[in-house]
This record gives sequence, structure tokens and C-alpha cells, in this order.
Amino acid sequence: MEKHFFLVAVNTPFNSSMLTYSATEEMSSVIKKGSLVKVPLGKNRLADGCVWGKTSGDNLDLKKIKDIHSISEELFILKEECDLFQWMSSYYHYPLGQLIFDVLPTFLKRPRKLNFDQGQGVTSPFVLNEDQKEVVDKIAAAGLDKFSKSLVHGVTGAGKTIIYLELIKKIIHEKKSVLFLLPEINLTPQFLKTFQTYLDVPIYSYNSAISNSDKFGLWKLLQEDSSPKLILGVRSSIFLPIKNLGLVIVDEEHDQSFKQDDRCTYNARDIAIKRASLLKIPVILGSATPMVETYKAFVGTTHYFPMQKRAQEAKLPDVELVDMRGRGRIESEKHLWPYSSESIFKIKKALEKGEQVLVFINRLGYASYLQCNSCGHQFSCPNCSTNLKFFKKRSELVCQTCEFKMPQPEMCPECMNIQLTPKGFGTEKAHDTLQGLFPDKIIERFDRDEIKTFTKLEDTLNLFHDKKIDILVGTQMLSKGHNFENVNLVIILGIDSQLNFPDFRSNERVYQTLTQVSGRAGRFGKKAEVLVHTLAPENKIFSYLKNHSFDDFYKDEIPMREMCSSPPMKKLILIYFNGKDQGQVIKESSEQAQRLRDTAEAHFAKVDILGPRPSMIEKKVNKFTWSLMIRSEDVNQLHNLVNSFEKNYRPPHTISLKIDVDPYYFD
DNA sequence: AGCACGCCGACT
DNA sequence: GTCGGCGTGCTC
Repeated sequence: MEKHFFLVAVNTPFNSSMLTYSATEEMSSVIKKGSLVKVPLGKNRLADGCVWGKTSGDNLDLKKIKDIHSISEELFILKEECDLFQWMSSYYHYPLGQLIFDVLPTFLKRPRKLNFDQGQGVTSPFVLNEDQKEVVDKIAAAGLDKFSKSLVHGVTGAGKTIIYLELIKKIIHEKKSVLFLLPEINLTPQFLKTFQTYLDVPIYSYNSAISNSDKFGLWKLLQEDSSPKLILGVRSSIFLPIKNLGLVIVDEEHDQSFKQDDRCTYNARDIAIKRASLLKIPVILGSATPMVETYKAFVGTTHYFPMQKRAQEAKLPDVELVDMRGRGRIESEKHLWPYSSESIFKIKKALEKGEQVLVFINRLGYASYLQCNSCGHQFSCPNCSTNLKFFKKRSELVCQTCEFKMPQPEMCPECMNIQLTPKGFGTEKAHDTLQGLFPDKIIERFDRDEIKTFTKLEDTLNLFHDKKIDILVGTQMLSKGHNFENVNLVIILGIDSQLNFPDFRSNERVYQTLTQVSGRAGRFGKKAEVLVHTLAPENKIFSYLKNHSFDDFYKDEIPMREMCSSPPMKKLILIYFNGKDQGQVIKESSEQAQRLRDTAEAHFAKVDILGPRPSMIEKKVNKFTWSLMIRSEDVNQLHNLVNSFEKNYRPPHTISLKIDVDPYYFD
């Protein structure tokens, strides 16, 4: 009987995951591109695969070709998703088959009934102000039924949500669905509340709190049901097979959570743009602090929408710097550390007025590490090249990179000295100091260490909104998108360590963090203040914040990026070499660097290769990482060089490779 | 990445 | 004698 041959993207890393399988006439008639199948791989093992197309049997060793084992009737990949995955696979240099099965929910026999929130369709009481109206009108006028990409660059509190709401309503009116991406699950409740009140369609949330059964159920439902709905989801929801999708919104587009840092290193914002262009629909990015890359791509176009004023008379907060140099030596202030007499005074005043206060530090724990007073010994992790973080309440030293922890030591193991000094500070210390100064106030922590569940997050936020908490001390978690009505004072501590971070994005990150954190204050009309503690008050970065300059940061930063050949002027790809044997990792990365340089010199003259260099944390869980940076203003040359590298290089078994396209961190 | 095969050391 | 350590090589 005649056989037909198919290319199948198999869930396996070798041979770019593309393998050839055969099928009988009968099975061939039901197989098409996008069919999900099981295929035999090696000795008695079945692997998942996705049929990618027909192929002739020529040039094949027919004895080796096996039959497709079975075809799934549950799910399949739609044409549009096939195109998207194909593009992703080549852009991110990640095997297609693995990509597909990383993204797909696991199959289930009998998914549970799906949960969703039905929109109430309350008439919106909001009246758009001039700025908001202009954005909505211009985006709508450009045509909502074709591809367009827009950036809403609006200061914190400019009312981006109302703009989103209006545009979503227009799309739903056309009987189409909307995908709303937010950077993390924590922001789901507040958007859900708004959308559920004012929209009249079902709203489906998609995030890590959703069970696998619901993910699978939603996937199936979306493939079958084209009625208008809103999907409110995190990064991975960009892959949901939403029928009749009419609009994608990416809120807080600058947020690094949109970048996946393991497996396929995609950025959901870029995938959103690609997907919108394939589907010929609009995509809207929003942020108060766009990524420099995004800003550069949009500024000066007709799809750049700056909003420099807060809505409803609210003013941006006054920013004051507290010069912390030499504070540790002032006897009368020692007990206030890491605060200052200024900040404590302001906190006291705010509390007396019945207002609440936010304290922001981007570090967990009580101290960054413990050090022996006598011999200088630092307690470090036996498995990683890191110091152990000190958690006082738990009386533990903990590694932030691996699982290692140990009880708080009594004495120095080197010299038996019993005086061990905590160095640096985190949220726990900031909380303790404040509690000591204001013993009758309710002060809570808001960080990954304290807020471990979604329920705890909602409880704490509700307590704060009900004024049952006076002060919240927290990390990034505090800065992302929340609205606090009664907060007119924000204290920022420990920002200096981020200023000194050794990569081209450090200024950008600090600018974003400061702006976002400050943006939590005074959103409801009252005069608000932000106090930034720093050892480098002369740093220019603070002036953008003080002057509320809307885009001066970008105007200064872009020439800087140009000078050091960084993105957005040049594109980057990092290649990581990871293995147990440090010498072998160094040797392998050096050899490949040389090979890449030779190839670049011969064929890709516009590409530079930098490195190898050790990772910031060179040893993690007893494995060493070194990396190469590949850089070019010519995207094609950059990718072609990496393609040729992949084609001609199999790393030894003891070394694993990772390719990071458009990296966010240089890890 | 799995998974099998295969070649060496330490055990009932 | 064999159990199991992990180095090596293959998977359509």
C-alpha cells in the first residue's frame, strides 16, 4: 500500500525537532498541517508531535522512517498559530516542536466546567477628558479592522484604563473578542473588577492560578466558540487560539515579566505585535515608562500617544532627595537607619493626618549577608557564588539562587568570634526599624516572602484599602499598577545598588522603578511627596523624576545607547554555556567565540562577538555559566550567524547551551 | 532532552 | 559473580 510522508515538529530538541514520519493512505486523509499526533521516537517511546506538512520520500532512508502512531481529535493548531510558531521558532532559535508543546496545555480526558466572570454591562460613568478622547478617536479613526500598533505613553494616573475600556467596548460592539495582557497575576483583581462592571461579555482569566483543567478547557472553548469575550491574562495567554480576535492590549509593556527567561526566550509584547500583524488587527501598548526600544520605535510616528497630565486634577508628587552620605556616623540618627530624620519626621506627620505610607525597597530579608567582625568572614552558599541572605524572624541564612539554607550561626566558623554583623538591609529590616519607632502602628510587609498566595495578596490589599494597615513596606510587588487612595507619602530606600548594576539597562530600570513607585502617591488629588534616600544625589537620573520631565530621560538615554552600541541601535543575542566543569565551560565558550569571530569576519562583517565572560553569578547550584554576546545593527546578519553556529555545533554532553534573543538581563 | 548500551568498581 | 555509576551515541 502506498505511503505518504510528513514532516512532524516533535517535542524533542535535536535536529531542530523536525523529523519525517509516514502514514497510510487512510490516516493521511485526515492529517493536515497543525494536526497533533503521537509518534514513535527511539526504542518504545511515544513523543508528541505536530504535523508541519507533506514531504516526498526522496533522499530518505526508508527503513528508518516510522509510521505516525495516532492522531489527536481533541485539539489541533490553527493556521494562524502555525505561522506564529514558525516565526517564533526561527527568531528565538528554539526548536519548533518544543516550542509548541511548551505552550500547549496538557491534554485531559474530561475537563472540569470552566469558570468565568460575566460582565455586568453597567453604563460607564467616566467622561473622557480631552487627552483620553484624542487617543481613543485617533486609534479608532486609523481603522479597527486592520493591523496597527500604537503606544500610549501616559504618566502614572493619566487614565490609561479608561482608554482601554472605551476601545474594548468598540471591538466587542463589532462582535469580536479582546485579549488584554498584564505583566503579572497580581494585577488581575483590579482590572477584573473594572472590566466586569462596565463590559457585558464573559471574562476569562488566564494565569498561574488557573488549573490545568481550566487551561485545557479554555483552549478547547476558544477553538469552538467565536462569540465576543475578554481574555485577561499573563504572558503565555498570547498563544490562546482566540477565534475572532479583534484587539490585543499589552498594559505596562515595559515590564520584564513579559520576557520569558527559560526555554524559548520570547517577549510577549513582541509576540503580540507579530500576532496582530498576522491577524491584521490593532495592538495597543501602554506604559508610563516604555522600554527605550519601544519609545524609539514609536516616537515621531502617528501612533505615538503621549499623555503628560494626570486625569482629574491630580498632580504628580513632589520628589525630594535625602542625602544619606555619612548618616551612619551621626549618633542621633543611628537608630533610624536605613531611614533618616527627615523621612521619619514626614512619616510621623502623615500618620498624624490619618494618611497611609508606602515604603519601597527592592530587596528581601533583614540583611544582604552576615560578616564576622573580627576576621571578615562572609557566610556564602556552598553551591553557588553568592552570599547567604539573613532572615532574622526565621533565624536563617538562605541562598537566593538555590535551595540551600542554614540556621543563624552563633559564631564565626573561621575564628570563633561571636560578633557577626548584618550588612545591607531589605524589607524585613526596614519593617523592624519602623515598627520600633512606631510601636502602636500597624506595619505590614508586602513582598514575595510575606505574600505567598493570591488570597493573602487580596487580603492585605483590602486591609490597606480599609485603612486597617498604616504602613506597607514592600518590594516591586508594591509598585506595579496599584491604586492607593489614601497614600500621599512614598519612601524609597536602597535604590543605589540598582544604579550601580553593570549593564546598559540599569539607568532605564532605575528610572522605571522610581517613576512607577512614585506614581503610587497622590493619585486622588491631594498633594503628595516622594522621599528618595541615596548616596548619589547628584546622579542625573533623579532630576527626571524631580522635574516630572516626561521624556527627557529618553532624550538623554538614546544617545548614550548609541555611544555604547547598545539596543535599540544594535540588536543582541546571548549564548550561554553551562556545565559542571568550570574549565570545560571556559574552554568551550572560548573556542566557540573564536569560531564565531572567524565566521563573522568571513561572511557577516557587521556582527561583533564579545566575550566569553562569566555570568554575574558564575556558579549556580554547582554549575558554571559563561556567555558570549553577539551584536549587530543588521538583524539578518545577526540571525544568520547564529543559524550557522547552530548548524555546525553540537556541544559536548556535559555542556548545555541557551540562546537568549533580545535579552533583558545579562545574566 | 531522554533513553539504552556498555564498560569499570564494590558489594550480597 | 551482578548491581549500578555515568560517559557516549542515537533518535525520522
